[in-house]
Order: sequence, then structure tokens, then C-alpha cells
Amino acid sequence: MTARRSTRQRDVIARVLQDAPGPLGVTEVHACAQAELPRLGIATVYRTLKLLTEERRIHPVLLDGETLYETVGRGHHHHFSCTRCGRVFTLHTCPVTLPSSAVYPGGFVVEAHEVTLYGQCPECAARKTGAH
Amino acid sequence: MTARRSTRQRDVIARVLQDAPGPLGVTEVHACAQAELPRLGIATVYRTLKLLTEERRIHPVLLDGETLYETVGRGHHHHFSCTRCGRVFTLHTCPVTLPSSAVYPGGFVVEAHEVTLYGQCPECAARKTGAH
DNA sequence: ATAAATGCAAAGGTTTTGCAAGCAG
DNA sequence: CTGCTTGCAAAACCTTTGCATTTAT
Repeated sequence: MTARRSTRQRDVIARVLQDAPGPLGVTEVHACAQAELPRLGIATVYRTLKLLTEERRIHPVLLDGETLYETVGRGHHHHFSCTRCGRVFTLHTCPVTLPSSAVYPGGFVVEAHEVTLYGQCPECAARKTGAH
Repeated sequence: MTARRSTRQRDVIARVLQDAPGPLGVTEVHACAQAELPRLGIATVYRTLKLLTEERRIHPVLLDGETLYETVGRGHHHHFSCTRCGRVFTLHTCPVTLPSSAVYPGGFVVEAHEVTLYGQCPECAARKTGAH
């Protein structure tokens, strides 16, 4: 019943996300993919992102007021959002002390958690404070 | 140069957020405020929220794909988003182990962090699994 | 060949802006 | 009085949809 086809557009979009160092926004995905497919329309990007999400190959992250997408299967991780350049990176160290299934004071049953760290990425930090 | 005026609209909107148990979305703020100011326009809500944010009296939280606003000055805290009823609560216990100004592997300089816990709120948890 | 997928353009929502009228100072 | 604020409506944005054409199978 579901006859999903493999197309050049889908392959390119999936690869763009695979190769990214962190989650990307719709516009970024579009721009990166257009390097290979100049006629790629934004509607296809939206449709493909939705499709890949349904297939559980990528998943959306809400960060900085934007919906970003990243590939799944990179294990438990969190994000670092650079307050200077705005890029988002993936971190593999988890700073949260939470026994899974912890119950918080008040009776809140925790099933999952999401952490975002804000600050300066290595590149921006190297440029020193005040420098532009 | 900045001649900021005190108006009924601004007072009401600020109070709505003060009295809320957790962050509210634009529509919620509008609805609550309209209880007192029936002719309040949505544009004024947007403008006032931006204003209060610039004044650092409130600040935006990005949760569940929506931008919510909460008053500042409630100390360091995080949020709990109930996966059953969708309400967002404020938690005053921080599960993050982060010496302030920590530098993460790779050279990421952490200035702040945001944590969201997902699970069941006390009320929903009491209703037992499966119950509706 | 056949039907899914694409690109374009139009439609839907949400947030922002322009402007005359309404108020705070 | 003066000019910041407001409410309304139009504009700007972002995301989704409709449809003829292209393309994978």
C-alpha cells in the first residue's frame, strides 16, 4: 500500500543531515541540498523532512525558536547553541543527574529530558571577547 | 529618550504572567488579559511581550514548538512538560551538574543551560497508566 | 504504462507593521 | 498639548496544499 520511492531529492536531503555536525533548520537543509540540486523546491524539503520524521530516520528539535532536524541513532546527547554565531552543535556528554524514571518532589514522574547549553563555541571563544 | 509609558494594557499583561503557575503562550496571555480588557488586540500582546522581554521583566521559553513567556526573577529553575495533559510546570530543583563557566570537551564555553523534563505531572500520574 | 514525487504557485496561519485615533505625562 | 500606545487592517513570513509535469518502478 505504501509505495515509497527512492529519489535523488530524498537521498540528498538525508545525506545533508547525516553529514551535519548538528541539527539544521529547513532553510539550511534547503541551501545545502541546492548545492547539488539547484531546482530543489522548498516544498519538497518540507515534505521530505516530514517523511523522514515519520520513518524515524530524523527527528525535530526545537531550539532558538526554530525547528531543527537531526538524524536519529546518535545516542543520548544534547545540544550546544552558540550565542555568537548561532550554530547548534551536538554534545555527547550529558550533564544531567537523573536516574531514569525518577520521581521529582511534588510527584512529577520523569520519563525523558532535554538539555540545551548556551555559550561560545570553540571557534567563537578563540576569537576572544569583543572581537568581531 | 526612551519615554516608556505605563498603560492599563501593559499592567494587565504583566500581571497575567506574574500570576501564572508556569509559562504562557501568546494566545493564552491574550485570552487571560481579555477577561479584563475585552478590546485588547493581539498586536498589543505581541508588542508588549517584546517590550517586557527587552526590559528583562519576562523571558521566552521555547517548549513544545511554541514560544511561552514567564516572568524572570523566580530564580534558577527548569520546566516539566506533561506528556499527558500538555501543561507546563516550573521546577525549582536543578538536575544539572555544571560548575558555572564550565568548558566542555572540545572547547565549548558554557554560559547558561536550559532543561526540560518530560513525563507525567502529579495529577496525570495519579490517574494511573491507561486511564483517561 | 502507472502512480508517486516534484516544482511552482496559490492558500492557510501566525507574527509584524502602518496609521488614525486614543491616552499618559 | 505632545507624542507614545492602541486597535484595526494590511503586509510580511513561514508552512502546507493543489495541480500539471516529471520520474521511479
